[in-house]
Amino acid sequence: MRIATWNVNSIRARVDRVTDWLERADVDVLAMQETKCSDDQFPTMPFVALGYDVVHCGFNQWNGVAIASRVGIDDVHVGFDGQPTWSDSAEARALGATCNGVRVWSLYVPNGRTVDDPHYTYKLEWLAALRDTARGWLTADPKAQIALVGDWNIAPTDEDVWSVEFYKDSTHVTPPERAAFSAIVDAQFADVVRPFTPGPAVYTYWDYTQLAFPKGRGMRIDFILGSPALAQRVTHAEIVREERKGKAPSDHAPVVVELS
DNA sequence: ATGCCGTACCGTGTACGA
Repeated sequence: MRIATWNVNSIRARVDRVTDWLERADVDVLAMQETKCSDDQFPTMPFVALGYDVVHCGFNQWNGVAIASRVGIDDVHVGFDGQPTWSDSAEARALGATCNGVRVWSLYVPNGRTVDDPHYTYKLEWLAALRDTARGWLTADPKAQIALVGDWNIAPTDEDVWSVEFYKDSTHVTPPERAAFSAIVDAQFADVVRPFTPGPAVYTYWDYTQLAFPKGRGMRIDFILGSPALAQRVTHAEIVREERKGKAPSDHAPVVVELS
């Protein structure tokens, strides 16, 4: 079984690239982020034509998360318990579904914008709430197979950015953000991709501007975190840099994990 | 070749991204 996550940066602009990749990638479950559309706008048909069922959570042109699966989608949940709101509104940043026995959460962690912005505080609260809720899932069932996948908008170590100097005053690298990420790892959700994609200079995101991709100026911010029972099954993982190349790519690459 | 910012919105600019 192969599970992937991909920040697609608009599914309507990217549906051909995404489905073209699915045809080649032998992926059973694809979690998507930043679909940038409402539920009624999501292009479901191209996925159905390839044998995938799709669930989507999108309220407007911002955010948006989806899961496509060819191995079933059950117990769909929009948002996680205790998920913080932004300006008193729920945002489309978390979608959970059980696919062939694995609880998959497609997550789009708030960006934070700048360190002095209310959005940064929201980001930290969002991550703390996710940690608490996810920890509860494992307390209830220590053998649960859970995959927390998506765009975490955090570079956990200095090795995960092309230049520490470039990002020194930015979000994504601050100690509180890194602590929030570590807290989720400490809650027994391990980065199951890193052992198969060692650094340095291994990234999942490259800015569109200033030739960042060909110059190797990226960040590692997209992760697949697995519960102990899930991590035990991982046999391989990869970051598909090829999908950042060519015409009209997303600024993120897909990340794939293979389970026994 | 990895290639010079993108996407969405009732829009002729602004918000958001990281």
